[in-house]
Amino acid sequence: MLDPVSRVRRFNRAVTSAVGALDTSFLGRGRPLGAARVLNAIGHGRSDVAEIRDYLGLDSGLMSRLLRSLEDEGLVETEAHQDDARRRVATLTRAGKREFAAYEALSNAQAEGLLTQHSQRDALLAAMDLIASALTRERVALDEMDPRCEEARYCLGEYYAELGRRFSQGFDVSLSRDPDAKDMRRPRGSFIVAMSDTLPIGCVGLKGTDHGYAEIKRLWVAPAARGLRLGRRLMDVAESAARELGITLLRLDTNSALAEAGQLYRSTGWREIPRFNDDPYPDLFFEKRL
Amino acid sequence: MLDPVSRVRRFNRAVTSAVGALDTSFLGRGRPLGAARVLNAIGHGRSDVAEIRDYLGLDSGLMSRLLRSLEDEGLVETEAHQDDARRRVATLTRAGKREFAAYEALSNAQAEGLLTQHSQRDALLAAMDLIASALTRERVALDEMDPRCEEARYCLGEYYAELGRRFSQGFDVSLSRDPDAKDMRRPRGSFIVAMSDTLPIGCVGLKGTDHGYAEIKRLWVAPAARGLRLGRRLMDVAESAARELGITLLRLDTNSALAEAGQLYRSTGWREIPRFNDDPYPDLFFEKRL
DNA sequence: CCATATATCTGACTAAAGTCAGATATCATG
DNA sequence: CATGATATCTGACTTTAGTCAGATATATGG
Repeated sequence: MLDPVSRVRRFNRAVTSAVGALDTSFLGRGRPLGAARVLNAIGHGRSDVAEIRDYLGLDSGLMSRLLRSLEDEGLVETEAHQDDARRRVATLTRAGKREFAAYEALSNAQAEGLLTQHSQRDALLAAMDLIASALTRERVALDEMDPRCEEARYCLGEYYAELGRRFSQGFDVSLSRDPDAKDMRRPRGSFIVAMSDTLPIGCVGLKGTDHGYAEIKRLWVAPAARGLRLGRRLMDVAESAARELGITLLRLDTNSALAEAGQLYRSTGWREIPRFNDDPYPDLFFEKRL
Repeated sequence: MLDPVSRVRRFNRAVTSAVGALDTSFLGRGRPLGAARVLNAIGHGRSDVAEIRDYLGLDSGLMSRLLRSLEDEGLVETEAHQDDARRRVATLTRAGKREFAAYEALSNAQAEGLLTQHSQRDALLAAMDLIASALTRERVALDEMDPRCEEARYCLGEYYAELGRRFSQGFDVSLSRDPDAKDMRRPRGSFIVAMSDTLPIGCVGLKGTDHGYAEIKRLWVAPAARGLRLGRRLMDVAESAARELGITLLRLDTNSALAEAGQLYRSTGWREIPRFNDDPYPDLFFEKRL
């Protein structure tokens, strides 16, 4: 009853019935689930028929028929792909958009219902983030992004907030040597964001120069995604990017209050070196030759 | 992308595919899901056919046919109910028990797989407990139990552990006035455990006397179940039990470090009174007339 | 242009799930 | 013991999902 496996299975049961309830509410719109899923996939921006088929794991015959039924309802239109007339592209009609909005409203209502009945929203959301990250760990995408895009700024905001909590003296970005966004974009450097589905859960910056030297900055993993070895994966990608850019020497600074980070660096070939800058926050310095 | 509703929906998507994977592994045993569900319901102790039908939400015709197919496979036997020959009672044959064990093994393997790929098991389990409690809040059962049963002892153990964490001087049960189990059982008192599915998530003791006076002891709500107003519900049940037992005066002691508890008492008609015992831990004392 | 590969569609099929209207046996009650 | 209620079963049916073998149209590389 109280062993870990039982607890996981209790969670499974609880969640299965909640998920089933959402499916049932979808059926309330008078359309089989298969067709509703295709409609929603299109609504969420998947227009290529092959892509939808792949995403939903459908047989081509079944997919074709489901699309036809949505067309008969006047919710979807298909046309040949611009570059390849064998492929088809599906779009929602005006009525289709309304219907999609109705499904969205159902999903949102279910999500809100879950949240409003709980007086500790933040704890509940944190728990959901943690579990979603654990369940989708295989599908985390490490994408190079502009350090000024929304996802990157979200990560940096969370990173600064965490430093504020973990440094006894707090953390003020303006006192730190904030890297110029230009230095963390090709061709000088890089900025990598780890995305789990639609949620950014980690980042790392490679702040380059034009003479084969770069620094690793802003390595952050969301609390919900810790324990998944994401820090290591981010560092691997950053190092690959550095190699691609012809960088031969990498350095980074960190603080001994961030114990996990120090451990990660030490176990992945970084060597501790003396202080190489006068930033007030770091007290540990590392270097790695590529 | 980062608003609460999106985070809940990301969680839903992650969990839906995990749940689907378990269903698929169940299909691997060569039996449609409907029949597998019935077999598992029986294995988990639901023998009454009507009860299974209700639990799985099946039509009586469908249920009948699924049972028949399990009988044909030699996994299940049915017989008339002892007290009411219209009802049928299903039991697993020896082969049925083996087959059920195989399904259990699949479920356990899935649960273990989830745990072992995560290096922060405890955090993951705590998150699962929290979410399972939130999702099943409507189905929490507040049952009167013997204070020495497994569930009660689990609650008390967690309660003591939490006091140890929250009191700056720690907590040692032997220094506290540990109520005799006899005083928390009918006819003198009562002990109530909140069960969410198979997991105890809260408790409260009513330590009675034989002269219309009782004390509330050991009010505890699992961290995972906080925010669901369970403390209030436990207190309501304890008060009802007290009324049934003819108790007219209730008292309790608590510690100001347990702020939520103090707030709960104040908002539900309890009145602060001077110290009425010499237990070293409490520093706040309340009374309520019924 | 030809051969081959690819994307979708169509027709013919099966399996699973679910619905519904009785039939049958048993129970509770006056 | 007659009556109506209840639990299950049976037969006849529908819907949904999924499979599979071609048919059709288009793309690609020689």
